[in-house]
Parts: sequence; structure tokens; C-alpha cells
Amino acid sequence: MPISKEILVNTLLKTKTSLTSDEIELLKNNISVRKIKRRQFILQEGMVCQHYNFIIDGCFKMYSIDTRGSEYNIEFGIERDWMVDIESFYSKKASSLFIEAVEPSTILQINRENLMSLFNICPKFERIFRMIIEDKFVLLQKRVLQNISSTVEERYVSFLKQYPALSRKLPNTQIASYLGVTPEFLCKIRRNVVYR
Amino acid sequence: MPISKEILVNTLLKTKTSLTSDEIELLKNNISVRKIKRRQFILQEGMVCQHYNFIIDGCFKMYSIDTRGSEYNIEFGIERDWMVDIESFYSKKASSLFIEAVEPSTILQINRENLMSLFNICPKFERIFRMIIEDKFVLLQKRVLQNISSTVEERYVSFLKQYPALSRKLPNTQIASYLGVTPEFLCKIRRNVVYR
DNA sequence: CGCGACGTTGATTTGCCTCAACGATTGTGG
DNA sequence: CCACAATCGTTGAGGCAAATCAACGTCGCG
Repeated sequence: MPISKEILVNTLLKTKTSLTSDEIELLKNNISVRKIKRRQFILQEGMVCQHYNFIIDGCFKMYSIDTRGSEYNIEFGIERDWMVDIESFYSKKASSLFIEAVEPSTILQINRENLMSLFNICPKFERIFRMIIEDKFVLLQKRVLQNISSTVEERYVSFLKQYPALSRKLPNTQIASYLGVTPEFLCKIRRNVVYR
Repeated sequence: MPISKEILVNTLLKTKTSLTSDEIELLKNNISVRKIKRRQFILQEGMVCQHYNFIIDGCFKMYSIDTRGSEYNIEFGIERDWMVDIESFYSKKASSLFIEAVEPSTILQINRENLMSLFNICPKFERIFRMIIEDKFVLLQKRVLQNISSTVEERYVSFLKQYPALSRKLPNTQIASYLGVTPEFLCKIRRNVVYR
């Protein structure tokens, strides 16, 4: 059994929903490991999102491209994060989003049918995935509040504090897109921030 | 049995998670009806959020107040919407948010203990509340994308289209706060939007 | 009736974007 | 492993978007 699956199990156990060894086996039998190259996509616009993706190692960005061709980063993910286009995954409709590896990565994938059967066989899994999305919801809500209440500088400083690992992995152009500003302006802000 | 509880049942049945009459009874026995006056709070900063609130009728705003005393609307709710500070509700920590009635309203409330026991007695309820938060997550993610990719005018027009009922109930100052702009600027945008 | 919240407008200032340029860094193919 | 290409970071000039502040009329509510 690959070590990477143990990482998922350890992470899930932190949710305080204890799993029996049978349940852990069941889970392991329903997930698969994948190596992803830099710049490889695990979801592209127009495709249906088929998997819930758990990042073992590496980094991903989820983004949208508008009619003018500009990219807007909706979410980043690093080790122990889940990435999925929830709407496309459950509705089976074509996604409007991309999920792309920022660096070489390893992920675990659970497909829709397996996840649904996990939910039906063992309600604990439904609880776990309820809690996963609740956690993501809380983070997103805080980001919305920041977007409408704070200056770009405040949001940038807050990003550095909240996601130090991401700040090291990502070029500033990507962070700028996440914050909703131009790379040039973010650069000008960095002058003020760094030397203080 | 009050009619208002039937509204909740009908709404939940639309989630495609069919409920038996026993389960419907169980649910009804775990919720209570409350009338809320205009400007009355069902959550205040510093309190722990004790209930999942389902709006039967009326309108609420959820907002944060910053150190300068400015209000920022995080979410609105009308009939058939759920409102709760998820983080405070599950963690039992003091909330940093307010939930206030914009007009006289009627709500159903489920408290934490009852909801947890519903989850344990009948996993269907866990599924229903997983789906509730997933739906809210999708909407929030779309709002984040709009905030970082669109102009204020685009966001305002989109708000009018997506929430026509809210546009009628709320003063423009409240909508401005939700969009993250000043009321004065929203007013100037309305000139362009209305006459076209 | 009178007060406070709301909507509107204008003048001015500030924040942020656009565009262009250039050096530095990183990635890649031969 | 090197050389070239592509991406990234930085800077400045200029322009537009949005905030701030102030003023004033209107409306709804106590």
C-alpha cells in the first residue's frame, strides 16, 4: 500500500471522525494515486470534473479565463488540500474552470461513483466530506470579507501571513491574479511592505 | 403543526433526498418557529451562533463591523435561504458577525445539539446539510470570481439579475456594502445602468 | 412635526490600471 | 551544459476608476 495513502488517512483522522481499520481499507480501495507534471491539467474548461483531488505533494491553481483571455485565480492548493470544481463534480455539467499543476505533484483521486458509494456504505464519509466543504466555505467567506473591506496592501500582507508556503512557491503574478490586482501594482506595494 | 414547517419540508424534498413520514416528523420535532422584528438580531458579535436558521419569510443581512465602525455585508438571505455563522456554530467560538432582520421575518431554528442528533440518528440529514453548504459554497465562489474579475458596474448588474427580490427589499446603501463600494459611487453607476 | 436614514450630485483626491521598456531569472531544447 | 527563449520583476508616465467630503432634497418613522 503506497505511503501517500497513509497521508490522506492521517489527515482525515484529524477531523475527529475516527475510522475503523475496515473503513480505512474501504477508503484506500476507492482512491488512486497519480503523478502530475508541472503545467499539466487535472481539469479543463469544458470537461466534467470527475474527481475529488487530494494533494499529497506539490501545488495547484484553480482559475477561470474570461473573454479577453485573462486568468483569474480562484483557489490555490498545496499538500493536504482538496481541489475540485464542486459544481461540475456533482451536477456532471461541463466545468468553466481549469486546475493546473504549478509544480510536479502527487495527488490522490476519488471518482464520483466511488465517493457516492462510500457515502452510502458508510455515513462517516459523508460526514467527513461535509466537514471538508464547511472548512473551505469558512475560508472563502473570510476572503470575500477581505475583498470588500480591505485595501490591496492589507490583503497582500494577510495572504503572506496566512499562506507562507504558497508565497514561496508562487510567482507574484499568480498572487496578483488571486488578489485581483495587476502584477505591476502588486510590485509597487511590495516596496512598502518588505522594508517595514 | 404550523404551516411554516411544511415550507422547510417542501424545500428539503427538492434536494432529491426523499424523506419518509417518520423522518419528516423527526425533523419537525427538532425545529422551532420564531417571529423576528425589523432590526432585531439573531446573532451578534461576541455571541456563539447556536442555530441553523431557515428563513420562512422576510429578509436578513449578515455583516461584519471593522475597527472604524463600517459595516460590510457578507451575505443576504430571503425566504428558503439558510443563514448561520458556520465557523461559530460548529466550533462554539464567539462569532465576529451580526445577523440582523432587514424586515419583519419568520424563521425556523435548529440548535446544535438537535442537529447533531439528527445527523447521528439519520444520515440522510447529514447528506442534506452537506448539500446545503455545497450550494452555498458554489455561490460564494462565483462571487469571489466576480470580485476579482469584474468592474463594479458588471457586479451590480449581475446582482440585480441574480437577486431581483433582494434588489427590491434592500436600500442601495446595503447593496453597495455587499458589492464593496461606496453608496455614492453606486448611485453614479445606476445612472448608466437604468437608462439602457 | 422633526429627526434620521437614504438618494443624488459635484469637486477634489487617491488608488489602481494601462502601456511601454528593460534587466534578471528561470526553463528548455539542442 | 550551454544558449536562447520565455516568463517574471521592476520602474515610470499618464489615464481612468472609485473614494472622500460636502451639500441638499426627499422620504418614512416615531
